[in-house]
Amino acid sequence: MDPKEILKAHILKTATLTDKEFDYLFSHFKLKSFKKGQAIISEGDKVDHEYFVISGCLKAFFINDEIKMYILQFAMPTWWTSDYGALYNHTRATISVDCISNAEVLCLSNDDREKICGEIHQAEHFFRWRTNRGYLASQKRLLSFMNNDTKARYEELLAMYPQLYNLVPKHLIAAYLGVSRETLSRLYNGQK
Amino acid sequence: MDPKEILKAHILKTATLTDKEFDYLFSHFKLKSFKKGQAIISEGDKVDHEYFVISGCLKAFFINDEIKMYILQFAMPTWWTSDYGALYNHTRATISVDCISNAEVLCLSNDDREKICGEIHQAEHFFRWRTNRGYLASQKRLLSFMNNDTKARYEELLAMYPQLYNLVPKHLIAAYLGVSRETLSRLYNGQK
DNA sequence: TGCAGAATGTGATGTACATCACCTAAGCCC
DNA sequence: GGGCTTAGGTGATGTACATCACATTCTGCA
Repeated sequence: MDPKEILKAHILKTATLTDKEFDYLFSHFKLKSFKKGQAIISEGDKVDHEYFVISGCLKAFFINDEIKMYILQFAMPTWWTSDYGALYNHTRATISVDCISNAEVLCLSNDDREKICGEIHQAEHFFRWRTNRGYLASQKRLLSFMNNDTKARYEELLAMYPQLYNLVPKHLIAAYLGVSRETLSRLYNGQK
Repeated sequence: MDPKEILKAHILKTATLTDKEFDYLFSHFKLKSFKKGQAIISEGDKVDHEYFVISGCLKAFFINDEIKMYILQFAMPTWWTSDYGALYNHTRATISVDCISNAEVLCLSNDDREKICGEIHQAEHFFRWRTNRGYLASQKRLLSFMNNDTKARYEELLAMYPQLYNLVPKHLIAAYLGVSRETLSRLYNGQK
């Protein structure tokens, strides 16, 4: 399906834009293709874009002490991702983004987003709504972390995104859940 | 200090509003006072307001199995709080809010916020920015949960909000950190 | 096609934390 | 001011998980 139509359908769910306004908005996006394993944002990079996934699957992750990786988000089609902390505060990336599979993304610069938000009220409305949705998801995940054990979080994740089971290696799922790959392995193979 | 001036200073940091626009915005807020221990939102309530703290300290929390409490947020002056999930999705409250100390808050209904956001572009801008800030804080806390042990999270919390140490009973700090009160007690008293 | 590296399984052991049980000290209320 | 509630400390014990170590596939690619 056409990237432009995917983005359009996504935005029009929340905001009311004329065709002309949407075309103007869309003219600020750039389509890029990435290969499996390729990095989009690496730790220490200057960050000035955010990314809307058209196809494939990305991960946004943090690496601690150059050893442990924690996955903040698997980004699937119609999801947005970036290191938003670095993007908004104009600091260097602490969160990295790369491709779990081949992927196509639409890139939007921070400056362009802010410009468009100033020019088109409904665009600002859309981005408010989108951020709000991210905030609620993040809060829900935080609660799940405090409240549920690993097994429950694992089942919750697979219930929400069944595709992940085949798409994503298990050690990445462990990194999302915040446990070691060994523990995850023992969890779903008998050995209780 | 005057509630109106506190809110005005808070909003004008991010958005550009004329006095007339701000007065109009402010006319939708209602000031309320609450006593220490009083509930603002209880589990199961219909939620249709969010709250801007003028003075005092609130907590937003979740209770699991009618037993364990997890604190999502301590809300201090100039912070916003509510059960945003229930507020936006028009569902019943799963998150409760009550007062750790006597408090004054400005109440804004969801309907009024949406109305004003539609009418005043800069108001929408402010609320986008505010949500964004909440999203980043939530993501940071999530990372801290995965990455740091309890002691590090405790020190991080006190470094960020030194007032909490005297203002808030220790078992509430434990509920924020997601550990038992016993563990927290052992942490900062010698017994390593 | 054959080999290197990645992904995964599984045992042994250590540790941070929960839980239960009980104790002390400090508000608070009629 | 005596009793009740709430906050907080501390020991004993159990458990979920990390970590280390190694074995076993699987997979991409030269």
